[in-house]
Amino acid sequence: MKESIPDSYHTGLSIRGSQDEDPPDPQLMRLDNMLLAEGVSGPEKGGGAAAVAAATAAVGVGADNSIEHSDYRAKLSQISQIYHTELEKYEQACNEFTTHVMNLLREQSRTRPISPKEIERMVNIIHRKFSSIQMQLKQSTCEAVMILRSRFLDARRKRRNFSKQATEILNEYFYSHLSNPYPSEEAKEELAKKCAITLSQVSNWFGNKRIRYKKNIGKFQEEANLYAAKTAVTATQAVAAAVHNSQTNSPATPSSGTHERDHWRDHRG
DNA sequence: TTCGATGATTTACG
DNA sequence: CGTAAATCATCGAA
Repeated sequence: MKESIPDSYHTGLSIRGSQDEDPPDPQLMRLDNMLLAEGVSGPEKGGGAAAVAAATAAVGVGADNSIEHSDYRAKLSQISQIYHTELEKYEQACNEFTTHVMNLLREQSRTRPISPKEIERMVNIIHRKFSSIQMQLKQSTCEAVMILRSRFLDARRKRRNFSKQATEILNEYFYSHLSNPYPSEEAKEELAKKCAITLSQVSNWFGNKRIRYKKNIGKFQEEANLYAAKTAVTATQAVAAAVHNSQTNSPATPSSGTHERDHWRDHRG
């Protein structure tokens, strides 16, 4: 069961359709402002995708997770698209209905005198009705945006697995310093920067990695050999480059010698 | 839905 | 403070 945010769009029209129309309507203004600020609505054309991106950037501000960003952006864009589609539909329907009514009135005018005033009144009523519908659409969209926003905000509290590349970098460091996998503060910062995660995340990762590696070395041997081989390649290349006179000495197999007997029992600061 | 992997948090130690 | 160890909470794949 995946619950997205499909509901609360084109839903019923029975939420109050009266009492709020002509006056400055602070409520409507608020909705409009929010939709505008969020990138939905706005200078129409193109669905305001750029505006969506800008709003997303404004929301995401301090975060460093680009995955959630794109997620949020995609959903917001979807909302925006639906909003514009519906809005256009309503407008079209309004026009069609208006012309239809006009035609009816015109036909009736042959058997009954109809004043321009009456026609105008009719059109006004129709427009009012549709504008009220549009406001409901705005409200629904606003609601959806708020739901999305709240979900985005508290989604940041939830755990996110690191990217494949990040774990790659971390593992590379870990296994190439297997004899003493305690990166210094600077090294941590470097890793954090490379992996696009925070310093404490790096510390957490190494803490978890150390304890879990030690707890079940067998489970990690494959991984260890993999990264050992990986670094061995670069190391071999470096050596080969330095020693431009290779030896006929066959280097003992990639040595599955992953036997660090004493597992960093003590550490120094 | 289950279950292992995994990031985060808590607790205890020096 | 940083860390070890246990534990929690979520993810992601079978």
